[in-house]
Amino acid sequence: MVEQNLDLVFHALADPTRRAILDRLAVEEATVGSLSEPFSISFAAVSKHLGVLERAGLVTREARGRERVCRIKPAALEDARAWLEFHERFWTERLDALDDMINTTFGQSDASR
Amino acid sequence: MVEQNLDLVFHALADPTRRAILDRLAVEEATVGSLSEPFSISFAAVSKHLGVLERAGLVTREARGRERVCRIKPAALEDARAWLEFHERFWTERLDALDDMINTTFGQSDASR
DNA sequence: AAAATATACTACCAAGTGGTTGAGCATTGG
DNA sequence: CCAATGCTCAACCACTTGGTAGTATATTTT
Repeated sequence: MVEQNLDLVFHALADPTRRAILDRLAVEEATVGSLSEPFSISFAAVSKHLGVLERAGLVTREARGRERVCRIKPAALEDARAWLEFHERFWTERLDALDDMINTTFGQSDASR
Repeated sequence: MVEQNLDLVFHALADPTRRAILDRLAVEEATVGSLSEPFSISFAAVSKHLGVLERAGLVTREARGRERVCRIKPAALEDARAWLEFHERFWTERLDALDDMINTTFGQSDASR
């Protein structure tokens, strides 16, 4: 469940257009039309990108009259950031430990690795 | 450059098999063959996944005899983690500010947060 | 009521993805 | 030398993706 969420969030973030949309939405909420203006791609394409962001839980679209107002949902980033932060630290510690082992136990070849 | 790197890293992380490979490599370096054992997919498929991880700079493959030893490169996570961390904080602050504005404009002016 | 606007929805297309299988290339071992 | 091993590469398949264009629908404006 969390795993699948990570799939969606990481995938949503792996596109520069979508990251740009998120950056824009961080500054101000915006309608789909005003969001698509800065981009050279079509209106429908932006709407699709918003669908991806919405499925990942990063954005909400709310109907206001004939417009759809898009807002950012930072909470969805939490899982992804937590995953990255933990793993980066964990991996780095592991590599450091390996490094130490290699350096300090050169005469003692007992290390199973 | 950095932007494109983010594309590659986020894309590489958006797959559970690849994240599992990374987790495994965090514990110990491993050959392609031993890496593919726990998975039900084919040898070649794992090799492809390793290609994706390698292009993203998350993993190195080094020839040792007829084997390829895979190691993790935590440094590549740094950009992605930094991006996420900054944006999460930035977005949250923005939303908090918006929230405050709404509260002070329409609600009673006691600072209850 | 009619026209214009903002958006979604439905094909459709080219390119990419994750998967398979089989061939091919080094390296190791008999 | 020959056979097995470890791996990559190329071709192929089904599915997804990012893009387009056209149509439909709900809302606002005239």
